[in-house]
Amino acid sequence: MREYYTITELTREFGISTRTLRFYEDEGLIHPVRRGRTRLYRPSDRHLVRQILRGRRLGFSINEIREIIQVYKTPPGEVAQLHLLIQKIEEKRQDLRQKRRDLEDTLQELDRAEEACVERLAELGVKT
Amino acid sequence: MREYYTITELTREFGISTRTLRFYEDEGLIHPVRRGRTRLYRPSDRHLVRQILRGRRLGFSINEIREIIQVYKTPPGEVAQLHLLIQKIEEKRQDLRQKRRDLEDTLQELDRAEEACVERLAELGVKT
DNA sequence: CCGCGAATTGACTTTTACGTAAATCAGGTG
DNA sequence: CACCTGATTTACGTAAAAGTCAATTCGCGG
Repeated sequence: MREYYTITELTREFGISTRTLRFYEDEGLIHPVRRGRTRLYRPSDRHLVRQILRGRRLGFSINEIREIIQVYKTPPGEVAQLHLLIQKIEEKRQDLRQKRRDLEDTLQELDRAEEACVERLAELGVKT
Repeated sequence: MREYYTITELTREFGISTRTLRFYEDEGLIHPVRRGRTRLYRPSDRHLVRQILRGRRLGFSINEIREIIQVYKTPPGEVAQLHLLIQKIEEKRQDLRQKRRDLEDTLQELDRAEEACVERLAELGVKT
């Protein structure tokens, strides 16, 4: 496990631009340390980026991603806050479950569409 | 099964605005029929809207949704086109499978976060 | 036949998530 | 030191996906 990654290392690894990483920092999603003015990303920062990009691929907005990230952080000490956090987690879970339903439905429709194609090919006398 | 829905019926059913429906029409995603200048949505249009919104929730862009919708249509007659379509379907499936991985990973992280909360509550002597 | 609310059209605005360009700076190398 | 490469900052630009507003215009209920 390396101690630090440079910004360009991460851009290459994740296929994103430096602008994007700085943007996420401006948005308070990541907080790389500095050596001089240069950003250094720790493994934990790198992991955060991975989580951010997962959220992005799932169609979450920056604000939604921010909320999801916040629940990953070490839980607060106060009981009330902990209950709030658990509630928030359940919310996000519902959201993801909806997406999962959407996903499965779409996959099924794709299956049906492919079947139709295969049938049509069969009609045309093409061996699959 | 009703024959036609008005635009406001659909906005209420799906919780979207008329502007959104008109936008999807401008983008060529749906083609409601007209009585005079008034739009009338058939059940098939309604189903298309449902599919569009599923795509939207999954973070697909309008263009991506357009592509997905196109594969649902009755398959073309030419063999070459059919093979192209099948290829396209496989592409979309890959995309959805990636999203599914992202989704499951995120759900797992949420589980871990919740566990941490519950543990923390236990430490504080709160019964769950 | 007339009025009024629902629908349409078109133009402009907004928000999000970055892209892009220009100027500056830091640091390692010959 | 002069140079070059990479990083940073600042500021403006922009594409996508609608929202909003104003000006019509149907169409049907009385």
